[in-house]
Amino acid sequence: MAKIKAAKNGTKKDAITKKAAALFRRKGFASSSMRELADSIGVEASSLYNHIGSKSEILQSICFKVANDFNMHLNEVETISGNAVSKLENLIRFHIHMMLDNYDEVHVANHEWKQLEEPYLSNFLNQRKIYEGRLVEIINEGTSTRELKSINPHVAILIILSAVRGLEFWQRHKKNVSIEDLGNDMVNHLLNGLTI
Amino acid sequence: MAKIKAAKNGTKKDAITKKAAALFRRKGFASSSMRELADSIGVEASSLYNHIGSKSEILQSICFKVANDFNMHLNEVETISGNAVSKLENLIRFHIHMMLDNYDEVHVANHEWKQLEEPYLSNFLNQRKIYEGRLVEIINEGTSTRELKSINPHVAILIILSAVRGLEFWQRHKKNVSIEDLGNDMVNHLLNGLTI
DNA sequence: AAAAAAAACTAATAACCGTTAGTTTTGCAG
DNA sequence: CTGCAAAACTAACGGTTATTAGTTTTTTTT
Repeated sequence: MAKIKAAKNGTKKDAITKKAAALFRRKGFASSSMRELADSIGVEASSLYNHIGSKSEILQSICFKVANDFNMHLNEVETISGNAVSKLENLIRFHIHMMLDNYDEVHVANHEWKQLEEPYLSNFLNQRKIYEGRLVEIINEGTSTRELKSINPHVAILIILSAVRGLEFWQRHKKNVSIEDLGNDMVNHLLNGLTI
Repeated sequence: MAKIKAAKNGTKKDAITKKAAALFRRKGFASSSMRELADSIGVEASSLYNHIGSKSEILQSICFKVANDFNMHLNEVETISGNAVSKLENLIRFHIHMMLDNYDEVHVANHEWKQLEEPYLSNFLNQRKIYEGRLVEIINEGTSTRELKSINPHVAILIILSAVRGLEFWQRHKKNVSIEDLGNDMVNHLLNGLTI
């Protein structure tokens, strides 16, 4: 009769959610069964229901935790710093850190949000739309102060967000490059371009 | 007793695969049932098995068709054109076209390849690794001729590939921007950067 | 028109799914 | 040590899944 181990400063629900993020990231939400999740914890599937409400609820926890982290950081960026370029640089580096430090959760939020049920699906999509809108505003700010080229701001944030999301494929070569170098290269490429 | 309609120059299997790509894109492979697929065609689920071998086989068809299209185009690019920058521009524009013209198939290949069974999974990943390696070689070529900055070539192609993949989220605003403008903006941002 | 082949159908299978009910075990407070 | 609550267990539920077998209908070929 195994037991679910909670990390310190964390509930057993948190421990389940963490294991679930790893499983959902590897196999996808729909292809992961509660029995598999229970196995990876060392417990029977029905035991999970002493701590969580449903399989869906786990996905919701993961997705909205990630969304919240990004929103909180954007709040800080908007109040604290100065010009648009430094804001963008700050954001790019934060996205890189989130991707590397919370790999499973960010990956699941990016890929499995489609499996959310209403009204959570609409809520999630709405939050992301608002987040992107705030980033577009930073781009517009930068073009009006002539820091940035006159470019379609939606295309610009699409490129930036997609590029940092692409870090989910980075694992393979991460041996050779430090996180600082990675951040520098990405900021440099995304802001200054590839050509000389 | 409805019938499966094949497009001209196409088999009934192709027609099923096309409908499957649309369904898998909307709901994900694992969350799509053969009964749903059959419904969307107007036929019973068991009837599909007169034309296809299995659900997995459909996913294989989609993924490897897309991979093959990209490989074929890269073959052309490597033989025909001149400097590295024009090759990259050519590739970026092709990726944009593929994404917008074969939206469902490219989306499924990008998102659902994880659900491939062995040995198809390994085969697919290997093909993608080789494809990326050839792109890295183009970047290296560009830096050695001093067309491009000295940058980690893996980071560069990660950014470029991720940015074009991000076009799957483009649908929403595509009303305002022509495909040529979109291509120009992306090529300009990815090659020349965002800052003035 | 008859025969053959292709492609649809109905019905069923065994496996697996999330989840619940009821029971037993565990760990802690008195 | 006793009692109680938390959390584990076993067993089962109704539902869905991909797929198969066997049959009937439709289309093509002779």
